[in-house]
Amino acid sequence: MPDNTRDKLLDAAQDLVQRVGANAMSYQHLAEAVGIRKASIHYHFPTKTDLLGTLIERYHKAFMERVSAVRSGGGDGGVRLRAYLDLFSATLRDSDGDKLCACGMLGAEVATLGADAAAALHRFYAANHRVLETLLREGVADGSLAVPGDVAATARVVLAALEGGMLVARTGDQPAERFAQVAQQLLLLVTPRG
Amino acid sequence: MPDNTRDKLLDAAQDLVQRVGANAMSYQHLAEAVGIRKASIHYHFPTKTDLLGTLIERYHKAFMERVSAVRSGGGDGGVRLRAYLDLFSATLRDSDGDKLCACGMLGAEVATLGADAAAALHRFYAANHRVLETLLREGVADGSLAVPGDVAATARVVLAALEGGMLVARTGDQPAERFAQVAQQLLLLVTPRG
DNA sequence: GTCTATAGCGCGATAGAC
DNA sequence: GTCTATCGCGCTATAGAC
Repeated sequence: MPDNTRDKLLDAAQDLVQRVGANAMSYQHLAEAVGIRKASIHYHFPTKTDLLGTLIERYHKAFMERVSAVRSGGGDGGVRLRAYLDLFSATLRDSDGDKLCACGMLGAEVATLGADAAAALHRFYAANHRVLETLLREGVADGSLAVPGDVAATARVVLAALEGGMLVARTGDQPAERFAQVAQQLLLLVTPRG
Repeated sequence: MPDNTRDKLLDAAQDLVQRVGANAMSYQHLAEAVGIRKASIHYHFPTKTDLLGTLIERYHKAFMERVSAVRSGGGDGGVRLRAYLDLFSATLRDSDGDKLCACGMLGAEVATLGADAAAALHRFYAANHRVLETLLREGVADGSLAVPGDVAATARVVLAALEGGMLVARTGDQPAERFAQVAQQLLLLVTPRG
């Protein structure tokens, strides 16, 4: 629980972005969540674009810290890929299926975001693509994974399936379970076949 | 080009939903696109929810007609799966990378949609899941595809990768080409390995 | 079916007191 | 840093004339 208003605002904004999106999130909602008046928000973030840009960068940084834990965790490539997929599963699981990846939501809304926020989004995806490509390559090297064709292209498929899997899962019943099934099958698709 | 106002409104609404989302689409935008005053829209669609519900159902129906063409087209399972994937590629390609699948966009915004629209969305995804499952099963039967584990789960992965692939591709350069690469690699992942 | 006019509200943002 | 007050705008939706 953060004690400074700025972090509380970012927390509330992230929660709302993940649930309803940036376009459905207002300063009024943030003010109510944090317990200050909406005009006060402008002291911390002059414009909504400033807030969203900061939000994406904070989300990116926090996500990459969890990715670092996965990468330095034990196991072969397959085990670590599974741990990476679990980072995404956790979002749906911890929110009763109500939350998307913040960058997945903002990706849908990218046409209404400022140029800075859009560039920050692009960096988030590029970084995750690099991580996935490395994880896949390591798994292929140690024999725990098998990837036909291009590894970089496969990394894009996995990232796409993770972001899209959350999105699709949320439109039905039991989103967390559905998504877990997608992640499980995704892993199976890059597992060596006997 | 439709000649009745109602269809023109649905066309304009679909275009805006795919580019910027339902929350960023207003009656004013629709009025300007169609060339009538915004109050006149309420004659055709009393509320925005009515418009979105109708839009999803029309999109669903039109998409399934194209799916029928794919299913009754020639070729083995692999060829027909590729033709199905091309239905998604076409959206990005025909819009210079500006448009998402309408239901992908609305899936992100599902928390701000009415219950009827959310249910219609669910039906769109359920129908496409069934189509994909059948295509995969036929491909496995004729030997053109190879799916490890559960076919239904694989169908979910493919659908997720298609929706997520469009979303992620749009945040970078050359979205159409990026998405085509994802679709291509997705196909390779369910192709029998020599 | 489409229009003008308007109600009623929520939005992001600013000014200036404290 | 947070407040009150307010601006100007855009939104969905309605009423009633034509």
